[in-house]
Amino acid sequence: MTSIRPRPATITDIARRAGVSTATVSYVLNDAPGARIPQATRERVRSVADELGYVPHASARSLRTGTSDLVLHVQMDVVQGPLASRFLHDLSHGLRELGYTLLQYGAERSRGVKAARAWAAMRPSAVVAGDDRLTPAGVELLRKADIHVFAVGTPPERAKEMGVSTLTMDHRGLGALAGEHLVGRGHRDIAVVVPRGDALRRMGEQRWEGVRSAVEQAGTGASVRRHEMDWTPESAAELVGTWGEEGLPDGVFGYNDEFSGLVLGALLDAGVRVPEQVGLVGADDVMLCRMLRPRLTSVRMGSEDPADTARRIVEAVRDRAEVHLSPWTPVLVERDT
Amino acid sequence: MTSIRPRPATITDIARRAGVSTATVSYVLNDAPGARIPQATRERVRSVADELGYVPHASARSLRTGTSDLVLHVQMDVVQGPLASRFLHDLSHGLRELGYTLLQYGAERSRGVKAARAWAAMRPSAVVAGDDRLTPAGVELLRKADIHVFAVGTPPERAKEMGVSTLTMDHRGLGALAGEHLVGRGHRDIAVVVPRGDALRRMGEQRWEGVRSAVEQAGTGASVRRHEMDWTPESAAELVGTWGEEGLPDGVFGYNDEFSGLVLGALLDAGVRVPEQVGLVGADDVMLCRMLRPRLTSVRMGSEDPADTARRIVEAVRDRAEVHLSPWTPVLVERDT
DNA sequence: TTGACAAGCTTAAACGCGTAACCTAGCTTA
DNA sequence: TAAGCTAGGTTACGCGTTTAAGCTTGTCAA
Repeated sequence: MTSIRPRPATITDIARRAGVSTATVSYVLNDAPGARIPQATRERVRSVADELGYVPHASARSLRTGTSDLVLHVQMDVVQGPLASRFLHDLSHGLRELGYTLLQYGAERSRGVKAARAWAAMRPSAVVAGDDRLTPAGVELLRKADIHVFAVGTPPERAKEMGVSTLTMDHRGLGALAGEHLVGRGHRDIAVVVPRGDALRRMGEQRWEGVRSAVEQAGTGASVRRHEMDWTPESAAELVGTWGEEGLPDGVFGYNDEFSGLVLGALLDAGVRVPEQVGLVGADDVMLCRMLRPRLTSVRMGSEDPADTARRIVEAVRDRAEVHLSPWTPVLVERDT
Repeated sequence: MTSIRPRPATITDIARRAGVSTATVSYVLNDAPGARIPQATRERVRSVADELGYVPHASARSLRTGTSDLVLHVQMDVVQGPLASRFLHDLSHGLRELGYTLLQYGAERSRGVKAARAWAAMRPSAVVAGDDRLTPAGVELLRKADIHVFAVGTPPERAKEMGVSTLTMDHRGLGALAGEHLVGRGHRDIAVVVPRGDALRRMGEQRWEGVRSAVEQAGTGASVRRHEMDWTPESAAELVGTWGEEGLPDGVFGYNDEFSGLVLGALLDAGVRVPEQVGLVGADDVMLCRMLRPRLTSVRMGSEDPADTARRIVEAVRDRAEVHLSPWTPVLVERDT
């Protein structure tokens, strides 16, 4: 029987070649507890498996056992910064240690039930998806398929309503840290940049809320204002132009480093001296902060033990328990601005 | 029979409920050509499927058909820039249109046979992986499993040797474009930054090679030199310090925008006027270029029709044909430096 | 010596879900 | 009456896991 297409070796092939049954092969290769198979047979099976380059068929196995080692991570629309990349990397590693495989399911912009169907087709153990991709109906569909849902960036009420676990960053705390820093440095007229557009809106609002409350609670009589901006140099220039009319703030929280970089450029173009006239704080602490002159002060999320996060995710999935993780704490990184 | 865990609906459930056989359900839900099933039955089956929230079991299907709609993309170690992100996004979309699912297999730093086994376990149609992850033995294992391999960034000789398809960027051409630009602007002592460390070495070498040959072919008698640098502000400062002793170049190709940003910062710190004393060209044309002052001139890869790339990938996979794709062309974006 | 029984090793067979080649019962048409 | 169509049904996979059931040997009591 000559097959045109190469066919990966199966346990049947191994069994035939080693002169045993497929059951024996399965026992040997899985080190099944309770199976009493003599060393000689074990070695024979293993050597045949090596010889044939046997690789177990992950979906056949999961079809039979009814379990899945897959965790699906649905990428966000937003281009991932190094922070998110690193977290994903760590998470993936942590999950692998625990026997799970993290796969990123990219690009599909669909949401709700349609997206949920696509994810469910793969029968993963869990789905980690941005809040913006989830709808109650979609979540319901996933629940019916016994797939654990982690919503990223979902506020507690919404999570409770849908009955999903969450993985969130304390954007409010991050903003608050920036606000405290600005007030502490003596700034009394603080502007906060909030990105326009849906993708970053919620995070922008939370960070704004954080700055605002921190400034108000400082009790120094400092004022805070809120400005929307697109992620373009033109929008930054326009914003700075507005300040020329309304009066220049003396402290700015630029939402993140990238927005802050644009704001800094526009400020310099307008002849504003930074930090003498305006203090500026970014967020994420990316390398960009150390490329700009003056160097950008930034707040970032310091990630806690990622292995522990992976463990807690796996536990929640196994126990079918709702958890709410927020494995980061805000940190200030002070530089020139 | 009460099951504790929710169990996703299967075609058997639908069949029972609709009073037909599983075969009929399968025919209806797949719109199988040649199946003669009356409209009434079709509608009944479909409505039951909807009612039960049926989602086909992707791996059961692929187990039966022996085909896979999976394309595995193995993420690179390097943090992905927006260019790579965008390409992946487009590719994923293009493949989906053609009935394939692109999954990103992240984080595992393993390579060679061990990595290949992990990929092969999922029985994808194709694997797209960085050249650094592939070894001849690993490729051989994948070939035995009838999995098409796309090596990213592999030079032709190596690709031929391993018998894999390739997906490459013309880094040499990118460097050449930068070199031509620098020479065209009258620079005669050109420095090229090459990243230290294995991750970016090959790209660095290719870009360097491109700049060098372009400068030499210009026939203006300009000289080129090559400098290694780490991706840290300290390393940039050290490099600029070296230039203080050896003599300042009048043109610099900074490998990419991020390295260039660090070099620019170090130059400004050293009191060097840019671009008056030193011209600087980055690569990738990321937003950073427009944040820096002076604004950074950059070369980037303009991507050609991503849908077409997806189509060519799928064709190669279906025909089991080796292809060598390089769907980008270098473009110059001129700014202040 | 023989039968009973256990221990040790191995296997047949069912199963999970979905597909597809092949079969069938009833009816219509030439 | 034979052939053909309609509307399905039966059944055999694909691959790996697992339960229950074999088959040897060896041990021991009668």
